[in-house]
Amino acid sequence: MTLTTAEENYLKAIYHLSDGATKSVSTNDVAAEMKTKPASVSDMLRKLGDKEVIEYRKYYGVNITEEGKKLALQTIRKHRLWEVFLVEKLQFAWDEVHEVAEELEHIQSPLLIQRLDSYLNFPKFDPHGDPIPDEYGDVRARPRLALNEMEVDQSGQIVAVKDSSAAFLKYLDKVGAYIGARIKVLDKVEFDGSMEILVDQKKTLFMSKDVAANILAIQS
Amino acid sequence: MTLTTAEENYLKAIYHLSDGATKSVSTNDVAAEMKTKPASVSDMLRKLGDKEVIEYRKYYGVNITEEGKKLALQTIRKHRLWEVFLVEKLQFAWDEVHEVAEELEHIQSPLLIQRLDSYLNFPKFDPHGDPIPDEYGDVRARPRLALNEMEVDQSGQIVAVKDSSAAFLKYLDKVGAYIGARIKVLDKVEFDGSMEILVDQKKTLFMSKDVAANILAIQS
DNA sequence: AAATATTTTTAGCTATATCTAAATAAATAT
DNA sequence: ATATTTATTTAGATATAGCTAAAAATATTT
Ligand SMILES: [Mn+2]
Ligand SMILES: [Mn+2]
Ligand SMILES: [Mn+2]
Ligand SMILES: [Mn+2]
Repeated sequence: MTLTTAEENYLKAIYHLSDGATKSVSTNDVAAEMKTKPASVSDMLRKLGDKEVIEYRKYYGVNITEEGKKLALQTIRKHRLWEVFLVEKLQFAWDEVHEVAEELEHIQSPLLIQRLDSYLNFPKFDPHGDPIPDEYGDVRARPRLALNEMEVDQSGQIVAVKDSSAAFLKYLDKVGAYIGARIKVLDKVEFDGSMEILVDQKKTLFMSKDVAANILAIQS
Repeated sequence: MTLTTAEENYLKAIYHLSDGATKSVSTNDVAAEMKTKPASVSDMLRKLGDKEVIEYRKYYGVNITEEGKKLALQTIRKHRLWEVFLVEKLQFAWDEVHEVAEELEHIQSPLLIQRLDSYLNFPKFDPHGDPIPDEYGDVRARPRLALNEMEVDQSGQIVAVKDSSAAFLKYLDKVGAYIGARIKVLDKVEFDGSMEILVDQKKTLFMSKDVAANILAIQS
């Protein structure tokens, strides 16, 4: 089965919205995610259904098939490998990689991806902490916890961000939060859920609940 | 002016056929080069004419404009930089890079190309010996001579290939001809133009006129 | 100069991917 | 149970990029 660039983008969006192929996804949700109109989505869902990468029941949303999941994970693998390349080799900042990776992920060449993976030393995570599926689509996911779900006095390490927008990433750069940082929850304000976080045993950070909810950590 | 992928491919083909924007190019020639039908070419020439990257006079072929030449050279620059990347960093063979570079050249990101150029140490030639235009479109071209135009006893160095097809490149690999090899013409058969070439002062190579015409050298 | 051959363009069709507006199905509220 | 609201699909456009077949322009031959 071979997909067009547009089809790959839709399938990836559906995969993300379906929480890794677990839940069904509505036409409107896909339209919002893809920044297109529901009418365009209906059309595309019919096509993806015909290609059997999704199961499409009119008016009742879609579910990804096994085949679809595999293809979506291949595209995600390519996207994340390219992001690693851009950051590690071409000195891109982590907030500059997304759009370019969005194009690079559609280059059709198994050899290219195999060699790129090897050249990057088989990275397991992208610059935003998201896991890179292997060539069979297997993802070794770590249990991750949003900072706002951690309790006072708990310690851990930042491993990923939920929001990868440039605005959010630049903000994290500015305040000195980064992937790999050791953290400890010093305080949690009940009123608004804002938090006080100790970073690397030396720097104290105040953040809104909204920010905390977009930083993912493993507990230690 | 921004071009679609198809438009970039056509413009690049027209640039090559026009010998670097010097001669005018016919519809049929473009069709042959692009492996499409003349009817499709007529359509595309109208579009490229509207965008003023070519000057199109119906029935009389096209000439590239200054703007078109600049855009074509940008695409060629990207194509060749990616080829260098694939060979130098990802261990592609020189006969494996063309198709992938044909896709990669259309990725839209000035930062990406600037960084790639720097990462590769500002290479001046691609794996086939073709010059890489700088970001302003300037090409520092070396005077090159096809082997079949060299005389007996003349020496030189292989600097490029005219034909970059996998078949030809694999043949050169097999017989041990490569870019950078020092050569000397030992014999030239008048009857069929075939030649005897000494490579690196140790290996003797027999080649048809056809092969010789596709190997480019500088004299020394 | 006329006939013929070649080249190029136009007309009309297909496929992808988008849109707006209208129709219809499903969900919710009265 | 009906009416209303919301979600989704369909119908009909537009734009890109290709095709075949027919028409028209140009080039070549007689
Ligand atoms: Mn994409
Ligand atoms: Mn990422
Ligand atoms: Mn190309
Ligand atoms: Mn090349």
